[in-house]
Amino acid sequence: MKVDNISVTPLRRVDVARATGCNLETIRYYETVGIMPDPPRSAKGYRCYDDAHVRRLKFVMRSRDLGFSLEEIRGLLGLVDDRTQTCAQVQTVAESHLQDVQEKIADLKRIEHVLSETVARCTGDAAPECAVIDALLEK
Amino acid sequence: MKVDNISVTPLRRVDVARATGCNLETIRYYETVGIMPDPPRSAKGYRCYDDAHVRRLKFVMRSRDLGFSLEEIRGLLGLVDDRTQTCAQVQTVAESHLQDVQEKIADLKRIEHVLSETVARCTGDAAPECAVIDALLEK
DNA sequence: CCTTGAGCCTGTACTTCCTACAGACCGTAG
DNA sequence: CTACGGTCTGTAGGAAGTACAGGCTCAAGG
Repeated sequence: MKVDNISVTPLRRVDVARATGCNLETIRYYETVGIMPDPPRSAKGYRCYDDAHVRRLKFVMRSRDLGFSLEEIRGLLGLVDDRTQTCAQVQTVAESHLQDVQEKIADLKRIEHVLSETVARCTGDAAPECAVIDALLEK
Repeated sequence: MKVDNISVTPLRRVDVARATGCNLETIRYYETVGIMPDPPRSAKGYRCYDDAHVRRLKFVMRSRDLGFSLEEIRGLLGLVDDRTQTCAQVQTVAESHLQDVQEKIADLKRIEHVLSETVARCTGDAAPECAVIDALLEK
């Protein structure tokens, strides 16, 4: 189907999955929990997605990947959806999210430090003594 | 109950919980999934723990804290239980996990950069235009 | 035109890692 | 003796998906 110059063939669920790398079923799941909007349906009830859906889903996936909960993502998406909010309100929410991220980085760095240190102490021998195990047992 | 010089009063579940900071129910859960061994029981069926249980549970909690899955911990515990295994095997598990952690840190730093930059570009006005929202929509 | 295969629909069950309760029982201190 | 805190089992719920079953639809190839 063509309108003038651009194609308006709607995207199917599998197209969205391929475009984003998201699991097919997860797309439906996000719909049921309100993270993704209910898409328009074809005459036969098929979901019809467009590029906006794909962009939104990519955003959700990146955020999940970085450890945001669906609840937090809902908050972030709220900023996008409700454009009547003031810039100041948005700034406040974004700043608090920034703080979360920075805390997460700090936590992970602590973990990284412990892990890399103990791994480095490993002899790698066939010996039954192991720095990693000792560290985990003693701490 | 005393034997010579040391107390052998068995630890109850709540004692183990307090000694480790682990949730009461989680202790039982770890038993059912085979992470913790079935402890000996009293005449009336009460679980009787000792210091070895506490140490093992601390190991598990610390590992969880460092982001190891229960499956990975099962592997690590297997190596602890069977000390005939090589140190190299432990090293392999820990190294692969370390890599995961480092990747996560890199991802978070990327998002931190973007977030802090866009927050800084915010005017803080009561305007409906906002650098943060624009960034979220375009990424 | 018919068949085939890929994709769609819904609903529900399973997964991981817990956490919380319900209902019944026990053990000790006051 | 009774109250309180602890134990037992089994089961339910929650977060964030993942997988499958049974049935429908659509487009392409023969």
